[in-house]
Amino acid sequence: MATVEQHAIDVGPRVRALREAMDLSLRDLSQRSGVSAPMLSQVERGETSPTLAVAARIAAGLELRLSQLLRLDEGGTVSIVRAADRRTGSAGPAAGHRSEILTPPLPGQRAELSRHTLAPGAATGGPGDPPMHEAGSRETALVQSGAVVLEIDSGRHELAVGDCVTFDADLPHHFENPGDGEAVLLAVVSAGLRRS
Amino acid sequence: MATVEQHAIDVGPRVRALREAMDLSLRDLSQRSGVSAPMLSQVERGETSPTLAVAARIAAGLELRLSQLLRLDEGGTVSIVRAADRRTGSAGPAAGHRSEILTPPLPGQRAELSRHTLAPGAATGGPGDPPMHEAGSRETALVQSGAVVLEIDSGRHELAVGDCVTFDADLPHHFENPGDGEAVLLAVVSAGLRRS
DNA sequence: TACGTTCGTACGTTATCACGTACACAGCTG
DNA sequence: CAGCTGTGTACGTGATAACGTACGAACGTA
Repeated sequence: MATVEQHAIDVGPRVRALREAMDLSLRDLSQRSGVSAPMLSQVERGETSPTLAVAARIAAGLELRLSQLLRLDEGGTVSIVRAADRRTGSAGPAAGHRSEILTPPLPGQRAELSRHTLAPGAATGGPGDPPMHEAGSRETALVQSGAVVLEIDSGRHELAVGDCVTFDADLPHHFENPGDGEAVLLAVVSAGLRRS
Repeated sequence: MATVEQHAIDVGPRVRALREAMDLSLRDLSQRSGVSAPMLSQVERGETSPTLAVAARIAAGLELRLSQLLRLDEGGTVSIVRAADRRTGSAGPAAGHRSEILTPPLPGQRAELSRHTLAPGAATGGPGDPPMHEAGSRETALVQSGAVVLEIDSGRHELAVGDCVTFDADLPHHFENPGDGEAVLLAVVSAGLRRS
């Protein structure tokens, strides 16, 4: 049984808004992107659905990546998660590792912020923990207190207080706390995918 | 003069990998997505460039958004920004507001993490400060210490320590520190665009 | 008013996207 | 071995994406 119901992919208004924000005419953008001006006009008005190839060229002409151009979902709301409303976090299966998600689980969310507390000797990524993230996701971690070690495919990295590390989150990795005191880690995972 | 250099948008291998990871045949995916099986085959082998409409249907059949499917650029590197290597941050034009970018300014970066320190009575968004962010970007802020007030289009929100707020960053907004002590704010801006 | 310039869009042609059908190959089942 | 079921791919046709050219409207200048 067919399951798909697709929202109409109307990049048109988006392209027009960006083009006008850059103060470009259709012919200007045509020259920059290599896509004919009439084509651009049709795309902007939603009269045609461009191929990925030309859509990518249009995006490039607007100085951004196609994936950025297509991110037009999500609604414009302000959502607040109160400190008081958060449970102290699941005392994860890996003993000595507590974590809490700070961002609300909204649809269209692109970045997830979480705080991790590691007891001395503890590590993230224990069995049952959020093991790793989906393909394409990227993680940034900031050491708030203590010292931790990042173990990842490419090697072992020691991090001190205030250090900030960015890496692809779709390959196996975990943090360890080799020190004597508790370590607190702030993690930003951007744009993970999701499977049912 | 034309400026565009476009990398070839080969979603093909990606689609195939995802489809096989889901253990679906071409006809299975065809049924789920509403795209014919031969078409899927051609797309996977890069023999044709699908339109945005069918690309979106393919993505939906794989249970993800098109923008997620297209995020195959950027290289897999680990980059570390040492606390010692960071300057104490620009003492911004708005007196009493210091900020520092924690993530390295790499191409293909999707989320930027920054820390803001607000003296009593100070506010972000002073003239000359990073005024607001590009269309489509989204911001998540976490109050690390002190209390702040978020002024935004939709109203005024008071935030205490540990509170976390998420909102669209492409409309005018700023934070104030109405308290007596210093306030520290951690901000994640995801997927801002860029103009030359 | 008349002219040159620029804007966005309507027209007609060609390239190719996307479909349905049909095929060659593999793995089972009787 | 014949017969079935599944895979992924080659073929031919209709739909349409993408191009180049050309038009009417809106602005500035003489």
